[in-house]
Amino acid sequence: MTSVLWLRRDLRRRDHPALLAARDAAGDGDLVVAFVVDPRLWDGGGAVRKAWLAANVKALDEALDGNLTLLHGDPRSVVPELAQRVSATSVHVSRETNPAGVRRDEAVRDALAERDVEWVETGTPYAVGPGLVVNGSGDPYKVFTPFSKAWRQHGWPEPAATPRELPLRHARNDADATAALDAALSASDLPDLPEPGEEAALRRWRRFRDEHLTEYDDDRDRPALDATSRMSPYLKLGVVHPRTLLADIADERGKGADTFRDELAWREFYADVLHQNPRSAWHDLRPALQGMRYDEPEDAVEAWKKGETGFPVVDAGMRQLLAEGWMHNRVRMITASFLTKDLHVWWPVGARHFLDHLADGDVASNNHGWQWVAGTGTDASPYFRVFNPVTQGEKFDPSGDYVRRWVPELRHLEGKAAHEPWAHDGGYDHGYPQRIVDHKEEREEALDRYQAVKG
DNA sequence: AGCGTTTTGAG
DNA sequence: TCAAAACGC
Repeated sequence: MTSVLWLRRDLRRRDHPALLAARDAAGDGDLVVAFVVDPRLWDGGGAVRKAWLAANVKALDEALDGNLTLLHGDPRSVVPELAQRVSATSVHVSRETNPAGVRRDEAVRDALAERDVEWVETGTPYAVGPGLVVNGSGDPYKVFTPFSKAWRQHGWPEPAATPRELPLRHARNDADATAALDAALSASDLPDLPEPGEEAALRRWRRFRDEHLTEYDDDRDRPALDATSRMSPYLKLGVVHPRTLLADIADERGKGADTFRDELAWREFYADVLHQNPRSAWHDLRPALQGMRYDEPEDAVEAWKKGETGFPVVDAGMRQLLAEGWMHNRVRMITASFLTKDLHVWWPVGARHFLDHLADGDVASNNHGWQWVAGTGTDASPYFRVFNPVTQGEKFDPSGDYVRRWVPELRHLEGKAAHEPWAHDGGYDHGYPQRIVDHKEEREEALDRYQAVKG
């Protein structure tokens, strides 16, 4: 008897419940671990996401001593074909959250059923998992704070033990799949991505835990310090499991650890929100701003994407995004506020750009984060909360180091001066662009438009 | 997880 | 007089 474990996006080697369950189901038989490159999805994906995924697939293959089977094609046909080729009785898969992924899973499950191959959903890339945190009446939460309380109350399993030995069998790779991964890794204009793979993720994690966790509460909002965990790209692909991180700091009682757990809870909250409201991926979750008037200012959006708005902290963030495939969370909020409130652009435009360039790009976290800023989400910031890009910059990057790191044209300005080139002699001497809008005016315009739809 | 303005109250 | 608190968007 042989089991196929289809990992797809879940690229963990160890502490993987699905892996252990599949091993147990295989009994004396072999395990075949497979990853499917689905050209229909692959061709539509952004270059950054593809490269990051490809790098981690390769890292997993290496960790499995070359035993990862790469498939290329429509999962509805290639998975049943592989199952038949290796005489599999079951396919084990980590549960999907994204509604589009759930629909694809269902199609594959049906195709397998025709061949009497069992579809087993095991594990989830969340500590608890979407749909499982509910109130006394069995309803999902709509507000973060009660959700996070119930989430902690709910608890989660310990990470699964590292399997000492896996009875792995290597099935032949599909040449097209290998070629697709190689092509993704050699794309031009790729950002400097983090080191792929579980070992690299855990090294980064331990550094964060030892050097930054206790001060996380204060330092996480300071983009110049790089005091955040940077686990998001790994969590996105399941390279590390949140239960591994939670178990590692289970005895930490400090404020820093509590705040870090809260950040993981936000990720689970948004996955839950998407699970309950599949449409909210690309549509306003709440009708609060129905009828809101939006603009489509092509040149301004282009300047925003390139980091040439003339607002230092906004430009620093947008350039970090292009350079690293990652942006500090505080700066994500500032840049998102700028697009939605200063340029009056509908949030999905920004969410799409972020998804195209973030290695950690995740529909649930990214798009609900955008809805939080835009004021249309569950537990969203009220629309009238308009970030002032200058005071935000001065407050959270008081040294100006973050701005100077990403905006070379402002390196000649010392300290806070980097946030206000217009207020200093020679501020524009090195080619930094003028501000593309007047923040005070656009803030009032945003509030006026809000007033018009309120009621 | 805001901002900008007005009001309040200690000194 | 001025910083903190309150308030409305």
